Formats: sequence, C-alpha cells, structure tokens
Amino acid sequence: MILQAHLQRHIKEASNHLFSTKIKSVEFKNTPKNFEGDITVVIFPLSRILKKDLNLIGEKIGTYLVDKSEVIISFNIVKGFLNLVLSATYFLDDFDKIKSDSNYGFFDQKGDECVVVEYSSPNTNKPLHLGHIRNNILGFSISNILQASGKKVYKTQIINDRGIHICKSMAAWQLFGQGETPNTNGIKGDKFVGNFYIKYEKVYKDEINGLQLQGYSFDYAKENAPIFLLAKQMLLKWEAGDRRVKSLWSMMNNWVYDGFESTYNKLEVNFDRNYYESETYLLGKSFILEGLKSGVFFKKKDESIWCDLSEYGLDQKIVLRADGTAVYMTQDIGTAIQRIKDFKNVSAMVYTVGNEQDYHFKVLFLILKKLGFDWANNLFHLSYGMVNLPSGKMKSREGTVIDADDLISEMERTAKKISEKSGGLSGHSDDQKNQTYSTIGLGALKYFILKVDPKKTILFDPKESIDFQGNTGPFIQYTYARIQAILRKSRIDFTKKTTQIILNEKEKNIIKCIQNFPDTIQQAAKEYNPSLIANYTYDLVKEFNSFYQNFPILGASSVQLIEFRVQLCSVVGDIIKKGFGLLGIRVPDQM
RNA sequence: GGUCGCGUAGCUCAGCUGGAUAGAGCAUCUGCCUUCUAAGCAGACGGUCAUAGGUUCGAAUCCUAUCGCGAUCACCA
Repeated sequence: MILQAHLQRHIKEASNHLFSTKIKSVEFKNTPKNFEGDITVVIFPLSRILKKDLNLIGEKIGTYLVDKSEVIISFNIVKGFLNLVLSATYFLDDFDKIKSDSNYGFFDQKGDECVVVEYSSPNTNKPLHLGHIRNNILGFSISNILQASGKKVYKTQIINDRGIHICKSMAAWQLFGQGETPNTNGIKGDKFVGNFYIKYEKVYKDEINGLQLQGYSFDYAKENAPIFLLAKQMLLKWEAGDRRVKSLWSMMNNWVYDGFESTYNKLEVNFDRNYYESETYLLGKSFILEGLKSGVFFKKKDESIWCDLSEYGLDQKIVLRADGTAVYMTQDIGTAIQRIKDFKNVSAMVYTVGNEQDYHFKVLFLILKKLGFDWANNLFHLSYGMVNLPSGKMKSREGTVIDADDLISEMERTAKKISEKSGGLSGHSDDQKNQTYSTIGLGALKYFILKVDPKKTILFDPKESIDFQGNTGPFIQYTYARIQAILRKSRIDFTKKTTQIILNEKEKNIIKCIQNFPDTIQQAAKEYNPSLIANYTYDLVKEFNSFYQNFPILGASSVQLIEFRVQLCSVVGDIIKKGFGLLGIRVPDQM
C-alpha cells in the first residue's frame, strides 16, 4: 500500500513532467509469474489520456521511475504493461519493519463506535447440526475479523426460547415423558428435548390420520388433533403467564441450554451477551401497537396486525396474530430496538442467518425504517448458503441431519488415526495428544467450511470424510508445526536487521505475500468474508512450503542467511497463527 | 408465476472492484525421505468459464436474453 502510494506519486510527477498532463491515478497489478518484475502499471488508460503510443509512454515513465525512485531498479514493457523490478533493499527494509511489529496486520480501535454481531440463534427444540456449525464459525470468525480491522465488536445470539415450537416439545414431554430428565436418562439436554419434538411430530401425524379415518377432512384434522390443541393452549397459557406452563418451559429450556453450552465449548465459540426472545417480544409488541397508532401498520377484520410494504414492491406482512400472540417478526423488531439501547454508538449490526431468510430480513429492515429508526440503514444480513448433502437438504424426518457433536468427534478420531500413523506426537502425554487431535480435527472442519465463500452452498458428502491433505486446515497447521520445530532448534537474534543478502525468488514471493496480510484483513472485514483470510493463508503456506522444501534454513550457507531465513519462518508462523486465529482455528506446536 | 442467489477441469473450490497464457486441492499417473516433521515438495494429465448476443483497446468478471439448479413469496422460526 505504501509502495503503491509512492509509485502513484512518482508516476503523476512523471506524467506532469514528461507529457505536461495531470492524471488522477494509475492502476497497479501484481506481475504474473511468467514475466520479469514485481509490480505492474497498466498503461492502457494512460494512452487514452495522454494520446501517445503505449510503448513510448511505458518507456518514458519507466526510465523516469528508475531515475527518481530508489525502490525501482529496472523495468520492461510487454503489450501495454509496464513491469517494474523492485530492489532487494526495499523488500528487506519492509520485512524488517514487519518483523518488529508484533501487532502486524491488526488495526487499533478508533473511537467508541461498536458493531453488534448476531450469530447462532438456535431454536430450542432441536440439537445443533452441521448447518449451525457453519453459522457459528462464520459469526465467530467475522467478529474476530471486524475486531482486527479496528472495530469494537459485541457477539450476541438471540435464543428462540418462545413460541409454538417449544410448546410442541413440552406437550410431548407432558404426555409421554413420565418424569424423565436428561440426567435420569443420560442423554445430552438438547438431544433429550429434541427427541420429544420428534415424538410430537409422530403423534401429531398419527392423530391426523386417525381423525381422517373417522371421516374428518385433512384441514380439520390438522387444526384439531389433540396434541396440537394442547401445544396451542400451552402457548396461550405461556403468554398469559401461567405458572405451571412457565415452569415446565423454563425447565425444558434449561436442559437445552446445557446441551448447547457443551457444543459451543467444543466449537470454541462464545458470546458477549445472550438475548432471549421471551424477553424482547413484548418490546416488539409495544412498538407494533405504537406503529398501529401512527399508521405504520394496519389491522385486519380478524384483529391481526399487518404492515403494508407495497410501496417497496413487496406484499403485506403479518406482525401480530389475531389472538395477540407474537410472530417471528414481532420479536426481531423488539430485539433490534433493545440492542440499540443496550450498546451505545452502534455503527453496524450484523445478522448471521442463512439465505433462506433473505426475505425476512429485507422485510425486517424495511419495517424498522418505516418505524422511523435511522439506524435501520446500518443493518446487514450476513446471508450464507446452506450445507447440503448429495441427496439435497438435510432432513430430520429422514434422519439425514449431520449432528454437530457427532461430526466434531469424528473429526477428532480421524485426526488421531492420521497422527498415530505419522508418529509426530510420540513422547507427548495422552492429554497433550488429545488436545492436539482436537486442534487438528476442528481445524479440518472449520477450514473446510470457512474457505468457501459464505454465500455459496456447501456440499457435504458424509461418505467422503473431510480431507486432511491439500487445501485443508491440517495442511496449514502442519506447516506451522514445522516452522515451530525450526524455531525451537535455532538461537537467532530476532531484532537483528537483515542486510547484504541476495533474495531468491521464493523468499521474495513470501515477503510479497506477507505484505498483503493487512489489506486482506481489511477486505475480509469490508466484505464480511472469512474465506478471504482462509485463501490468503493457504497461498502464503503454499509459497512457504515450496521455499522450505527447496532451500536449507538452519543449514544455509552463511550466518546472515540463516538469520534471515529463520526470521522469515518466524514471521510466516506468526501470520499463520494470526490468520487462523481470525478463523477461530488453533495451531499446534507439534503434530 | 413474482423476487433473490448460483452455474469455472471428472469432483470440491479460487479467480468479484474488467487486464497478459483462467489457477489450486482431490482423483489418475511420474519422480523426491542417511540433510530443518513426506499431513510435504517437483512434475504430467485435465477447460467452448451454462448458452447466445451486447458494451470496449481488452470480458470468466459489466449489461440483456435464454437454459439449468436452489431459496423464498406462511398467522413456522
């Protein structure tokens, strides 16, 4: 970046001086591998402005630059591209600066503005699955990235603890639970409750069939199945504050939270603050009643309340049911308002939610705008693609859901198997080994997901386990571990400045790659896209491994060269660690 | 049907803000462990960037249309 500013200035000068024409800016691009040079100026746009021949412009500017800038030592022109060769001193000086900056790539916080990131936000009637894993690590990672880009970040989730779905599990438990609990049963709380949700669905279906056999219509049966009536009644009682229903609700939700907590711990994600739908839906309701008065909403004959969005080319949207109970939209309105109250100076609010809800968030943001909140313009839906199986969507009914806990365990087992074969951990205690298996297994899983552009659908084939070779988390972790082995064996003065070295092509490429780190973080933050960090880290590691495999480091030909190469290893290791840290992935010292 | 998203090597993905000969990994095939960890490196094979037009010095990238896939248009969340 600094380099570009430097070149930019000189080229403007050159244009002024050589052609008496002022130009606004020129375009740079990395020189492709097959051409000589380190950075390239695109001359096509200039030829239009300067009305001169491409080669002539290139020749003149190139000569001028070599003459005026110490950084540039030579140039060549190919088909309208001016390739500049930079001096080794430039690379070494810059490397020296980077090396001594322990915070390299990260930006300090400015001002007291903050960003609120919401992610996870599960329903309390089903255990977490692979789709939630994508959500969680995306949300956690983007929080880290935003923080590294200089923002204060608060991580939150909204727990959908209220509504008809949890009442269904409650109804099933009341009818068939016989007083069992996760403790008496030895089942993880979220799975325990999830089983009753499944039980509900099954009984409900049976009851509908039964009613139809008795001659009732399907529509009637759907609305009048006894277990459905029970669940519905529970929701009404809940909103009315019925003590017995509330205590059952609270007990069952707590079982689920215990289960979720355990999965979050395994995934190593966390939250600064939890929101509960049960605590924000009333606020939402109150704003809806206010909006009704001010004409933002309107009431239909059956007393249900709606928002008309035809001015935006959208349909009408229900915001409160006829019986006065809240819907999804009701609580999301309340939650947003509550958060703006809770966190001061919110400059942006990010919702990490799957793309199947694109429409919901479009509508939510519009409604908040209609309610007159100017901060509604700062809301962003981080919309990510589904995780699909070869057979299509995961369906709990067909038993094709990839359970989060199971998958994590399986990844750790695979890590163990591969590690035992390679024997890199011999001499470690069982505790240390298990810790490393977890680092590697989770690394493989998280990287597998995060390296893909968030908005794209991911295909997960359970039959082909997630790779540990090639463009994978363990590959990058392995490179880190090798670097650590070298650092353990060397005693190098890291403050020593490198001079008088001839950089080879690989070393130069690594330094160029290192220079891109800060920009990559900024771009990932701007685009809410962790895959940029993943791919960047991969490129760096790829470049480094090529160097590592082709040149001796501790056995280099001179003391100066050894010092430089070890320092290079150290910086690359730091960046791998930081980059993976942004993705929420740990790195092992040995593997 | 309306709206939104996607379509790049056999498979999984990069390449987005137009730039030189479209890149990786997996799979298949060759080499490389008496030298810092072979979860690695070096190489081979593999492409009409869905299709057709357009914009321009230049298009995988921008625009339009068509085809294919997905999501959504719920008093579920």
